[in-house]
Amino acid sequence: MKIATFNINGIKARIEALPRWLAEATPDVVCLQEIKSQDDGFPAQMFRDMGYEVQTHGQKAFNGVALLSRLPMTDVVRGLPGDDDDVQARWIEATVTGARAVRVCGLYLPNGNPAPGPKYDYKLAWMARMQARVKTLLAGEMPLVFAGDYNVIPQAMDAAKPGGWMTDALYLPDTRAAYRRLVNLGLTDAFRVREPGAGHYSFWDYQAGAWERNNGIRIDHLLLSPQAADLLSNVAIDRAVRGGDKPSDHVPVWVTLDA
DNA sequence: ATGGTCGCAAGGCGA
Repeated sequence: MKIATFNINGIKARIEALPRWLAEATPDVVCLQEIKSQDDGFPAQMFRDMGYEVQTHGQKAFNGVALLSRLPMTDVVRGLPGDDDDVQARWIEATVTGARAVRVCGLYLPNGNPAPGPKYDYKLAWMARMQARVKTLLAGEMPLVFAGDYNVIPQAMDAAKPGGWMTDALYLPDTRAAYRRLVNLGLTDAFRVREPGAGHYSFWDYQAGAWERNNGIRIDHLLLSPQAADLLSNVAIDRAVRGGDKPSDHVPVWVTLDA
């Protein structure tokens, strides 16, 4: 089972690049972030025609997440539990069944800038809510995949120029500590199982020639529960997508599980 | 360097 995460930065702007990548990468499951569309504005039929079931959790203009799956999806949950007043569409989960049943959670963690401030407070509160949700799901002992745009640079090696991120919400000590608390629940950063070295990124800003200078950061992650980590077979970042026509500022990251 | 470049949606916010 090939499971990918891809922050597409607007479905309307990626209406050609996303199907192009799907056709060549042929993932079984895709967690999309920043669809920037309401549910009824998402071109679900286009993806159904490519063999995917579609589940969306959209929002007008901002945020919005979706799941695409070539395998049956059941028990869909929209929205991160823990705050009924939160109107931002940043979380969707479903059980995907191939040879094994896997619970896939797609997430778009808040950016949090500027920090300090209310947006940063929201980011940390959201991470605490995610911590609680992960704990609840871990108790179910099903293989779990938490895939998405975490807006977290876990370590200095995950940025080309870590010095430039010192006061940024993606890299502040409180951000990295909250991310470590998630990992310390027993989750595995799938990418780091295969690649312990520096120089691997998933995002390059549109500004200041970041892509041309390879001034990137690794902020799109797949965290695996122990039962999912035991099934891990392969993982990669589809870096070349950033150099394609009309690209997102993020590229896909994926794992294959023996499931 | 308070810039720079995108996307959404139709002005300014978010990243």
